[in-house]
Amino acid sequence: MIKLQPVRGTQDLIGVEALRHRRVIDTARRIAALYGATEWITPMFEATAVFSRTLGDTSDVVTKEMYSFEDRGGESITLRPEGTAGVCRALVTNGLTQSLPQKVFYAGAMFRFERPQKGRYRQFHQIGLEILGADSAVADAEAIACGEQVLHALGIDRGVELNINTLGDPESRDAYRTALINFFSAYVDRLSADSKLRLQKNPLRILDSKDEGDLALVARAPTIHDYLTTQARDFYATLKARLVDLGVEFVENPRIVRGLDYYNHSAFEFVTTMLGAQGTILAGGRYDVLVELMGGPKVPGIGWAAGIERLSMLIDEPVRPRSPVAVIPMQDTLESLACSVLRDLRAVNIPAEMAYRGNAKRRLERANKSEATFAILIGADEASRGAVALKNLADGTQREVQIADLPDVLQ
RNA sequence: GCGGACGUAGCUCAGCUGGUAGAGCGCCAGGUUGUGGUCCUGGAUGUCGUGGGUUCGAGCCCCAUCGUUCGCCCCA
Repeated sequence: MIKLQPVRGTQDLIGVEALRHRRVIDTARRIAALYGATEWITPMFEATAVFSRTLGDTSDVVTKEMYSFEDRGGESITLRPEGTAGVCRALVTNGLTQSLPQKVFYAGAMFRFERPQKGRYRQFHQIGLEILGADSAVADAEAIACGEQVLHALGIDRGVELNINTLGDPESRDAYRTALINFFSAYVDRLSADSKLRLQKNPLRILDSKDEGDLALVARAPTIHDYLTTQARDFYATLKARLVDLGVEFVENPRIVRGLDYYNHSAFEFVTTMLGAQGTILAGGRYDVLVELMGGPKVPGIGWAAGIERLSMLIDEPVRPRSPVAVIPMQDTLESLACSVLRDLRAVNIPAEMAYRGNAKRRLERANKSEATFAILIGADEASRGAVALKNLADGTQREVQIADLPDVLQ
């Protein structure tokens, strides 16, 4: 006997869980359309290079956390760990760099080989928005406004805060990086073990350490704002002004950073306190050199992504669609008539179903459990008059209705 | 990759200091012929996550393993 178990970090979405999932996607797609975005559906796997080129060698993300394998043709394939790279690849391979800007919405499964945690799975799902080919800060503001509106439409407002920051342009970033290294190097002995490593590999990451000792130092560390070039400063100022114009409330948080070098200028995160350590529910930033890194032309981009599993945990229970009318033949010989009734109802968009097993009592029990509001009892007596018994399952009343009148009565 | 907690019927859980398993809900069948939700009666549930070990004997102790969960790391 094979042990039937879902693969670690995967889950089945059944019933109300599937409804929640669906609602997040449908809502996000609808809101994204308000901003002019259209949906792209790109493959769930890509040539490994699509992801690895942009990630560089510094992070062990590539080697340890991607689902990469050789396919039967010997090509290195990777299950997409995020959505942006695939969208950028699609932009290039479809020649859409000739018709910029492009505003893209996507939703789908992503795969990362990580230790599962609350709201964190190995196959997880994201919604995302990308605006490609726009180098104006207005695009950043619009992307953020869109994210905010999605959260709002989902009813996730309470306890959610938008944090924004700028990473500057590459020049600003390099200067700041050097300044940080200088600052923290003077206090190496007071840094946590993790942050000592970060100081070597990725000094910016010290800024969002959770260690208390680190936090005390970080509070006194220089912020990027002292190292911004004029252009970077202007860009950030414009972003904030446009956010105000769009009615988006935000908090400036100089500790927001990104792990990878292709990010520049705007970085933002919507954070909640209601999900423990996994508090970031929607995050994004500007990536002006990503497409180029992948081997494409220079196309600036700004976008965000959000984990559907986390959003699902925060939304109210979706309203269930109305349960189908239960059609119940009282004897096997009336099954034929029942089928024609089912057909008539469905033809006018009235959900209707017939239980396949059991006697009338059993079928009525099932109808009740399915939360159907009506049952159509098909009996020989009524059938001889071209009618059926229509039972209201909520109050128990029952009356005879002509079969031809059913669609109108149930509409 | 690191640390803590947990894993008993479909679900939520109980099981005293080791003596071969229980409750509630759900499920199934009845309470007479074509009628649910309430009520009554009866019934089935399980190699106690899995594999080893200790013991006369383990759900309970030990080890391993798989999984869940909460953190750390990472976070594209």
